[in-house]
Amino acid sequence: MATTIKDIAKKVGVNPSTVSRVINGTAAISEETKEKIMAAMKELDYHPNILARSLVNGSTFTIGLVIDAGNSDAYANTFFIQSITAIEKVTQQLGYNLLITNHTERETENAVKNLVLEHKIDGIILPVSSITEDLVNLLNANQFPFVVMGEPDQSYTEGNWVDMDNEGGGRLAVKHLLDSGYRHPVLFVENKGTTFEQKRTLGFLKALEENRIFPSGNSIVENCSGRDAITLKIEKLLTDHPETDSIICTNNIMAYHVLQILRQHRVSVPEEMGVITFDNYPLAEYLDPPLTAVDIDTYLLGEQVASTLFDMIKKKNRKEEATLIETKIIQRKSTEKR
Amino acid sequence: MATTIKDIAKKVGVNPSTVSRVINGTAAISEETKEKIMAAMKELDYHPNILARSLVNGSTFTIGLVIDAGNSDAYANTFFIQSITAIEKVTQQLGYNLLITNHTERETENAVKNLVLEHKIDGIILPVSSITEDLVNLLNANQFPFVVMGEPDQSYTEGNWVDMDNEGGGRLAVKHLLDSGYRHPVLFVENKGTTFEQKRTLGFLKALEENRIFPSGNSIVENCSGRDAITLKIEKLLTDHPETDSIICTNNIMAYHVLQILRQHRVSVPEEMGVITFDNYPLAEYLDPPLTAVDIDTYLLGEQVASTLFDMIKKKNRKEEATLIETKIIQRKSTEKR
DNA sequence: AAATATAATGCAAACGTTTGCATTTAATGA
DNA sequence: TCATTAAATGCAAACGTTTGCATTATATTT
Repeated sequence: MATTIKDIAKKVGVNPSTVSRVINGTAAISEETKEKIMAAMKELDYHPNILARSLVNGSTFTIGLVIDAGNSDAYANTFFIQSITAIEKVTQQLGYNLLITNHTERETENAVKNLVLEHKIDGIILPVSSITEDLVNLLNANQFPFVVMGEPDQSYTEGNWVDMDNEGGGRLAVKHLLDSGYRHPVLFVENKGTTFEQKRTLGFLKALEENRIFPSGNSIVENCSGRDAITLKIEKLLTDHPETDSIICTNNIMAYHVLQILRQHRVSVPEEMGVITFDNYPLAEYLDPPLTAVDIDTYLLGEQVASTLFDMIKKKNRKEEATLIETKIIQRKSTEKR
Repeated sequence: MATTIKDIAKKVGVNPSTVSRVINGTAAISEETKEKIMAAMKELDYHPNILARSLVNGSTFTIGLVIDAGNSDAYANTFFIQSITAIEKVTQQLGYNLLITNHTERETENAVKNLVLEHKIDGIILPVSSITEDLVNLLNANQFPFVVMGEPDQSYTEGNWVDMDNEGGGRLAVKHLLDSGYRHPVLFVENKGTTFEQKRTLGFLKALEENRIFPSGNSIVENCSGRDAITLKIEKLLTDHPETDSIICTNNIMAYHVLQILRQHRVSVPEEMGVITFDNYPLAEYLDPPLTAVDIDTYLLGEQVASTLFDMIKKKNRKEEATLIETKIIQRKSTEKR
């Protein structure tokens, strides 16, 4: 059996409560006994039993994190693990532990409910993809601290979410292309109806307007998913709008295809056509040419999420404003028009 | 306050212990009271307090997982998250939860010790990179269940580890090339001294021997890291050993470089040179040409790791043999000699 | 020196379960 | 009908902490 507070109390000849008090520094204890107790703790290699402690003060010093590895694309995971790392770091620094639960079709809601109702965690971080109105209601009813990763399209979560600034990212992509000497950018989208794509599109359009760019046709090319579809789009673009000199892709796979298709069509990148993508996936720098990307600091995002949660846990108050993480350009060869 | 066992005992007019017994099915209870109790639990929305339960029976129904997101390369993370997903699935199915801790330079050892000694977890999964002799000794001394992901090069962990079959993978790569009509494979290695590279090399050499292939020179090209180094290696290879018709790369980045360099040198893949890589990183299929890879089922690996741990937790016995996860070939165009 | 304030520690209940043992109730056997 | 057994439930301690209140020892004030 492991050493308990009683063991060391007995050894020193003192009451368990005294030991507890020196551990927590929660009352004045004479230097003398304090030292004796510390010595005994060392000698008997004492480690507090968190369970017992949690039971009495109702806090487990553990937070939950739901991850969505199943249905999101494999690429996002690379990012996500950086966020996890950051979340874990903050968590550990504050003396907490991190419990993870995978988001699965049916079970997430129950799993989360159990974690909450069985008192296993003090707070929870959820990806947008895993929240439901029921769940949010439950959490709110219990005044349970939670923060959402990604911007919810519903209104039932106010304030407590953190996301990358997709609109700003769209703006930034345009700005970078203009700064690099391109004049006629188009945006390739998949039209999946995802919030982030809509925001990126919005930023793109606003930036065009702000810079007084009025394209001859529609500057947004829709349904760019799959190699064949993209090939057709590009061919049409080259013939119908030969003035086009740069392409912004809303995701990486799209960008890889674009690069290959342009090479096949002997359109040189970055001279004749600049290409920039969202999300700085790991291999972007090894492509030919290396791809410029609009990136976010996923580590920072994780830090923000975690500290938002801990603010709520500590101060017991909701945040009023959401947090947006700024994007930045990772400049590589694919936009070096010069 | 949440409902407790006492609340429902009071409501039904029965002793708390009776309620506990129907929850756990640990004694004969009359149908009548059982029903009443169940009804009351429903009505009052009862959820057991895990902390209290854990405190008495000394089990937390939580296992730990150390992840090594910091110093390993970003690419490995994509794999790792699949393993995590699998581990989490097994964990959840058995009614356990998963606690994660990031591996950091100095702190891992202490973090793990605390988790163990403070009774937060019932068992732990560790990547090879995070184990130290001290830690293993501690775990063994406490008879604490643990399993290692990856093969330790030291001897202090016997049996309780799971890894991919790197040697088998090396063999498999050669076999695949021969089956595809190639005759003179060479192996590109980085020489980082990692166990997995050594094993892959070993498998490669054994396969050559088994197939009675006796290359004119050394069939292993060392120090293939960085684009420039690889360029030189390839040029030398093309002049000194023009019979070479296929290259096996021990990692992905290397393979991307090889592909680009071969294109620059107008060596056609797969016709004049087959290329195969270890680890099926996400973008391999979008490369030009798509890259054949020796892959492992990382999900399966996770499952194996988790179930090995739970075997230990349940049966309290160490395993005697390590587990190797078989590799398989993901056939793509880069080795279609035809 | 007595009275009072302060510092240091002890006592016991509480957190929500589980469980060995004791007790009650019902069923069975002679 | 009484003794015996089995089934159902109650009692209370235990798990290892924390904490409000009570008590003792020490220091300060008058």
